[in-house]
Amino acid sequence: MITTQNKPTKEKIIEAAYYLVRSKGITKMTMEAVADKAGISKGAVFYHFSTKELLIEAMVKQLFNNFDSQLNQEYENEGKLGGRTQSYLKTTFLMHDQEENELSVALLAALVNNPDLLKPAKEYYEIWQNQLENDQINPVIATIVRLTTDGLWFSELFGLAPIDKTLRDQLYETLSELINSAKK
Amino acid sequence: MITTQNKPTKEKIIEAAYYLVRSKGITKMTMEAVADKAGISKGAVFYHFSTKELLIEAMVKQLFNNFDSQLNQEYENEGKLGGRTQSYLKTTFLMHDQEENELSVALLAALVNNPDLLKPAKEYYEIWQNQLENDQINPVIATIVRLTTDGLWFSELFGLAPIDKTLRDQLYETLSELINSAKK
DNA sequence: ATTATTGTACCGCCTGGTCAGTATAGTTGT
DNA sequence: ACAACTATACTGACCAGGCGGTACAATAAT
Repeated sequence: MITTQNKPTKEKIIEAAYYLVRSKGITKMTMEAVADKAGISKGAVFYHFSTKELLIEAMVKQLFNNFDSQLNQEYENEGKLGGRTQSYLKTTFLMHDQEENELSVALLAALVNNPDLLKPAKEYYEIWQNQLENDQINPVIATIVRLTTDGLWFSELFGLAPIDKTLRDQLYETLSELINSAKK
Repeated sequence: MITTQNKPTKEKIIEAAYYLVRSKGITKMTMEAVADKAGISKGAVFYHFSTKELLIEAMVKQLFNNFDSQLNQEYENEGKLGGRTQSYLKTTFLMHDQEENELSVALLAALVNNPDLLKPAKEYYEIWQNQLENDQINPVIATIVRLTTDGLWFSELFGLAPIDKTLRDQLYETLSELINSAKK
């Protein structure tokens, strides 16, 4: 009851925060700027997130929850040997096609403000890595798949020789084949 | 007077800056803290780097120059088909074994303060990616190698399920084999 | 009326950057 | 030889602006 009432404003705040980090850079994500972008006052922002760290924590958690559930959803349609690896590959590539990479944006915001905020992210990653290493295929191949997609993020996050669409499509296919050929 | 290792002040400043970012986080890399760590006054720091951006620029440039020359040095002993890819793989893995990953640390410091400071990094990356795509082997494989090692950085930078030594060694071998099997 | 939410005004701290001046070593003029 | 001057390296005190956070009044919701 209370939670449903809180939702809209809280989400507006989080969205505003994303927008700022993505378009203006992390340093411009001030609580006042967030308030302006969300169309409310600074006091209201602090009412919902009594500290900046709590806001960032919410950003990180939200995104990782989304990603994880999308991962699991994909997995159910997949199953079988190398299924989790296939899901990971598919989900990350899907994510990339849609808009900006909000995950790394949130990670960055967290890292800059307080590395402890990365904790939920770390926990998820441990789970994923574990799943990949026990996916009934060669764990080294599974790890290559994970790291390649992470590297894709990295390159886009920093804008360091980002991979264009055609090469990315080829990447997807080659990695997918790699998974299939690694089935025992 | 025996040659007392009296490093130039500029280097001491840069080293102090690295230390701070690496151990305390980016936010703690203030010009005052750098001065303290370097054992000089704040004014002295600004004497050598009239702005914080210039200091960070120096950090980024130095590291990328080092990396690039190490890359080329490795390449000379290598040559052949897929030589550049092999060099890239080797150099990054060597880098990882020694100390912390200062490259990404510098990148982060740059990104946080002013994305323009990434320019030299971008230029190098464009060159590298270009070399990899024209290495007389399947460019997709070459790119996978690059992105996997970048992903390795990423995971260490954020501490997200970093890869342990044994798996990393296996990664190296598998990637190396992948390069060889991609020779035409 | 009571509670939940939001606006306004403000505070204290930190940070990048400035500035006037100092110390020292080398150079020049006489 | 000696004073005057210059260049380089550095100090320490200071400032203006921005930021997270607070206090409290005002309004909206139940």
